Amino acid sequence: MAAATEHESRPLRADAARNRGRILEAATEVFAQRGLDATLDDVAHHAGVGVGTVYRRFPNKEALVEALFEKAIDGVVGLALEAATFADSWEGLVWFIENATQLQAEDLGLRDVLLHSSYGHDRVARARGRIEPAVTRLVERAQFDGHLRPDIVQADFPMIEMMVGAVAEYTDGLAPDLWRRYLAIVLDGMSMHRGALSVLPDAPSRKVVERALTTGKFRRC
Amino acid sequence: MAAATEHESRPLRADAARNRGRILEAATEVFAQRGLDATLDDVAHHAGVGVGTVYRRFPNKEALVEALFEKAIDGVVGLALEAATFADSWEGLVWFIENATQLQAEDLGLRDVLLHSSYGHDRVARARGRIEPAVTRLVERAQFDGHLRPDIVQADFPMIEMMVGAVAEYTDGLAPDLWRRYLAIVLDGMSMHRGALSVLPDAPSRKVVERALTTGKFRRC
DNA sequence: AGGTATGTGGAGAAACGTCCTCCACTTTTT
DNA sequence: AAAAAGTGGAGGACGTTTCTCCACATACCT
Repeated sequence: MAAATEHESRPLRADAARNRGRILEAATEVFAQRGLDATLDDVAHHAGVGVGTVYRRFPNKEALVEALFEKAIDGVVGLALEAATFADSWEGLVWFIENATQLQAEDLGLRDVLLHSSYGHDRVARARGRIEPAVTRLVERAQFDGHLRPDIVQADFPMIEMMVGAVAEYTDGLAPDLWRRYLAIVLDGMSMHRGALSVLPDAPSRKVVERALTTGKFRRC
Repeated sequence: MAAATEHESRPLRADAARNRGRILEAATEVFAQRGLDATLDDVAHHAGVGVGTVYRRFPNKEALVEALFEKAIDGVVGLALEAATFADSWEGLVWFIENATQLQAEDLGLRDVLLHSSYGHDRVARARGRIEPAVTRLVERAQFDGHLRPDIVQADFPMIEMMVGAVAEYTDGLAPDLWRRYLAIVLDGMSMHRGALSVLPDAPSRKVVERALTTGKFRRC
């Protein structure tokens, strides 16, 4: 609850505290929408304060990012732990990967922290260390129960999250749920219940595909 | 065969022609390996010439990129047309998507042109216009033949290429064929032959996953 | 109300990276 | 040997991003 970067000094002045809150709020929004390459100037502007104010509160961008994404990263760990408690192992697995992907899809900043960023490496590594065993257990149970094909492995899950998350990244703002369609296809490919096809979410229109692949969130080049 | 940017002027001096060739060669390599955000300075250095020489031959980066990727883009069109001639519609579809993804996997520059770049938009759009009908026909045939699930649509193919290509992008240089595993899973999810599981290429080790997701080709942030 | 500690804004310095130009010099061609 | 063509790479122009600095504003205490 206490400020991450304000060790234990005297309390902030009222207006300063208010501004600090605004900054965090703005940062959450801006990073979620535009990813970690948004500028602290952007954040400051969005918060209605000057850049100087941001830098007074957080020594640099990394500090702000770490302060913000600590909770978000732990959220992913929480999903894995909760999924492990499901009675139906297949449902647990599906629930986990759907929700984990959704977090990334809703928050480009989180996706950046997890996949691209140099910030918060240790924290992410520790999170992965806690996620892995939970997922491994789920995978083994789901295979034992005859739900999950036996040639799938724990390590596939982060890859699939990344891969399906890429759809979300490209279609962000255009078709924000399209990734669910491709996740459904992938899950059908991993399932042992090969009789029934699951119902796929709506297909993209040609227009969405075209715009996703040409305009969509280039974010580089 | 004739130079794209040298309309019909007098022939180049022998050394100049040699250098032009070296530049194209170097550009192919550099862009394939590092994507379109490689610098023309990089290309020049790789070719063993000065930047000035590159700019004497190609008015700017875009011209060089277009000159380079014209053939590559047509290559994708060629795949689609060839796939349409397969006797077995499912095999044609699989062959197409495997090869199309491989082209992207082997050439980050091509992937950039197709997905991210502002360069060569028109050319790419025209290529898509020729690919689409061929794939649509394949999709319809494969569904008619009972190979492809009926809720799949032509527009899914570019998305899947992009998505699986993301795996290739992340694991490039680490596990350059890992994308085939995830493509296989996706194809199993799209197939109507739900009895037999296809044989998946080897799973990634934990180490590969970790490095792919943290180090791998950040290319931003 | 007045004095002091605290906080603010935002111009701009510093560092970096990319694209591209320019011209003294070299090499080829005639 | 003169003319024509080509070269290299320093550096200009531009853009972006991070972060600093300090005259000024605001809150808090007595």
